Amino acid sequence: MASKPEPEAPRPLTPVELELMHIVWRLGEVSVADVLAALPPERALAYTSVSTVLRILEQKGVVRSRKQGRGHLYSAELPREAYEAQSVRHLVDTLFEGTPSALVARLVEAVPLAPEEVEQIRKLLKAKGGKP
Amino acid sequence: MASKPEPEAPRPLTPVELELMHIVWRLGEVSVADVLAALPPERALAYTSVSTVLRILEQKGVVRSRKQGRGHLYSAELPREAYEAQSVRHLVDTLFEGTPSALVARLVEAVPLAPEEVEQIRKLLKAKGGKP
DNA sequence: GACGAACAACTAAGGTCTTAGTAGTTTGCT
DNA sequence: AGCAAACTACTAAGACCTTAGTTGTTCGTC
Repeated sequence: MASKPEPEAPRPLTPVELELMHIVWRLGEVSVADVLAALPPERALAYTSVSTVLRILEQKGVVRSRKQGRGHLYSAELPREAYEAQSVRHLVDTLFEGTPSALVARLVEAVPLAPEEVEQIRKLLKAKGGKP
Repeated sequence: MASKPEPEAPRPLTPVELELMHIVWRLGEVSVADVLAALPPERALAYTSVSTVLRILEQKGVVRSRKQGRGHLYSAELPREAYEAQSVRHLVDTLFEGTPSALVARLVEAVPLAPEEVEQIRKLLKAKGGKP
């Protein structure tokens, strides 16, 4: 494995940043107008607000941009899976003392789990390191 | 499909708040001095800083206090388990589209799991709604 | 009953986040 | 070439977070 410097612990995305990233992850490469159009109607952000947040995300290295025509196109630099992994790790570390099963314990008792969900999780475990 | 009123979404604790809550949850009923003493040596917060954060936590309803002698004793109003549950739910909702198994999937692939951890999780599932 | 230590309330300064306006630039079109 | 629309950079204001100082109160001790 690479010896990554990783000097700065990547800070969690703020709520609005995450909200926009959901759209970027889903659509791939987007303009400000695309993001604006993808927001739910009740969420009326100004064009300039979206633009500002995207620029901040670029500055943080979460998205990259390339020039296209009058404006820019933004796309994710940080894959969704990586951010998911980072978030889960963060939660395990800060709240569950580094014990993943403690998180799962809380999950199964706090979130209503459909039987298919349970089955799905069981499969994941089997695939991982489960004894058959 | 939101039928719940849910008037105020309890906001996640900030990093310092969580840091102090770990101590409160562990020790039960604490004075400002107790918290200060329980902080790691390299974490040199001022007395007044701890006092301020505890007062903010009380204002948020996360701890309660009772007068004792010269000062106050603080104890958790929000149980740790409840906050854990709330945090897990929040993560499932904001990042995993309400699908708990997606969180577990990311967990088992992103966090190195000891075999005992896997076994532990398996047991939790069996106890929950697992088909035998 | 006075003094010093411990303590709480108020206050503040610097930081980030959220939201958006203003001003200036680019571009497509005629 | 010139104009209007779209777009970006700069800026800002209000909220909240973090850290801690200042000031005034309370309590134990002599």
